[in-house]
Amino acid sequence: MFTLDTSKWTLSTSERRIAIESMPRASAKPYHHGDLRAALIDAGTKLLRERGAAGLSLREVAKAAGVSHAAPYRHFEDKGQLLAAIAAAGFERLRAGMAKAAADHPDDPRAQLIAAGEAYVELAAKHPETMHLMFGGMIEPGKLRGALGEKGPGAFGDLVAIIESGQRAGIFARGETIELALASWSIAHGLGMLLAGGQLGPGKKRTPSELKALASRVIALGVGGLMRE
Amino acid sequence: MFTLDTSKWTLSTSERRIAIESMPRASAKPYHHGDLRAALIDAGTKLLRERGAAGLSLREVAKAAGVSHAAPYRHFEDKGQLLAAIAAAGFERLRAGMAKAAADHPDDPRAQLIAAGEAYVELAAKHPETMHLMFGGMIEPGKLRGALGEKGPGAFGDLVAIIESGQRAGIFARGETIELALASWSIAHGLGMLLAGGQLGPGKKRTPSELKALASRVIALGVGGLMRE
DNA sequence: ACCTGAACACCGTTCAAGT
DNA sequence: ACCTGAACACCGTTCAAGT
Repeated sequence: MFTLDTSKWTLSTSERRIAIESMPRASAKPYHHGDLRAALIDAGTKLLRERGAAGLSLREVAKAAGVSHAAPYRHFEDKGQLLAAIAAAGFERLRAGMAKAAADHPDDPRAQLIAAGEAYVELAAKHPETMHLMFGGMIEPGKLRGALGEKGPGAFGDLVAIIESGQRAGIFARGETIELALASWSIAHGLGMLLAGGQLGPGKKRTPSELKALASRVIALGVGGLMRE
Repeated sequence: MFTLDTSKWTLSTSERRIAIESMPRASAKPYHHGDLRAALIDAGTKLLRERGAAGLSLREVAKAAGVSHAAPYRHFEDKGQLLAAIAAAGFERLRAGMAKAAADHPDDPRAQLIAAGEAYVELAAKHPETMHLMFGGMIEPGKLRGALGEKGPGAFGDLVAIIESGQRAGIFARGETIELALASWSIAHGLGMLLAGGQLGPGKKRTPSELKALASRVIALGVGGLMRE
């Protein structure tokens, strides 16, 4: 989960006085010497959710963070790298959500797999704009991988570990672990992307519990093929 | 499959003479009184494949079609509707590709399902930019549905029909036909989108036969869950 | 060191004007 | 009827200049 570390925003006494005196009430906060990088990612994530990836301009992100349109270039090479950083935060939320869901079912790889898949689908349906930024081809793969660092393999690694433990326990089919993991990912990813794109009808009309039930049934159907016969 | 109907490009004798005399060799063809709408979709599809959806500007599409940047507004309300028309052509190619693959396996619903899924994944891997335009959240869902018309339900309808015939034959599991169809779609869509997005490594290094084998195995794993036990 | 403001080439969209 | 060219507000990016 991305969090803004406000403890890093330190102002000198004189800066503080100026900031208070010229305060235009909750706008144009001075990020000088603060963590502008984090503030830009935060503002960008908010704008992304409100207006979608198409309406996400570098200039508006900068304005929302209270700096000039050229300031972001001190922290990101170009717009693509800012988008990649926003997407990377999304990947981390996805990884964390799956791990948390799986942790509710110790010693039950099948339940872990389904719970992680449900979490994946629910997050995709809840934040379609982030999902599209992450997987919609809006960022060059190279930049995305650069911003991801270790987090990319992270989520898939968790999935592989679940499959592996299930194979050891004799619950899942024998065969290439990586391929079983890829099949599981494909089911959750496919359903999540279809929901995010509105291909299954407007998402507003589905209640959270209806969504969870749908995800659960579809994933269970797909995961059925991974079980040992 | 989208095809350009060249028979519709009719020029008067004088126009033809001017066109030939002032020919800058394969550029700036006069689409006056021709099928500019189809020419724009054609040029847009080509530019999309060459440069991706991010680099697809209305002005460049117009230039590639040999008209001014304002001419497209005679045929499309805005850029979004041109993109929707390009995406609609992609949906139709996908539907046709799946139908053709399924037709190779008469009276074998399981083989039809796997063949259709393979075709879906192969097309997604071959034209990732089109896939991202179709499913990447770049077009407002309303505009996309408007441009699709009858084609949207078309591909999914074919899938439902395959599942239905398999259920009647006692091959597939009983239960909600729509949900089995959605699970099948999710598997193919998920794998296709992951390949298109480069999440499974650079696509260039996979040969067509390796790709087909991967798609076949992953889809068979997922479809296994739909079989009657 | 960090940010600003002007400048540049591009973009989507509109509209009066041409044929 | 159909297309053009100028105009507008916006965009990403660069860079000399300010503190």
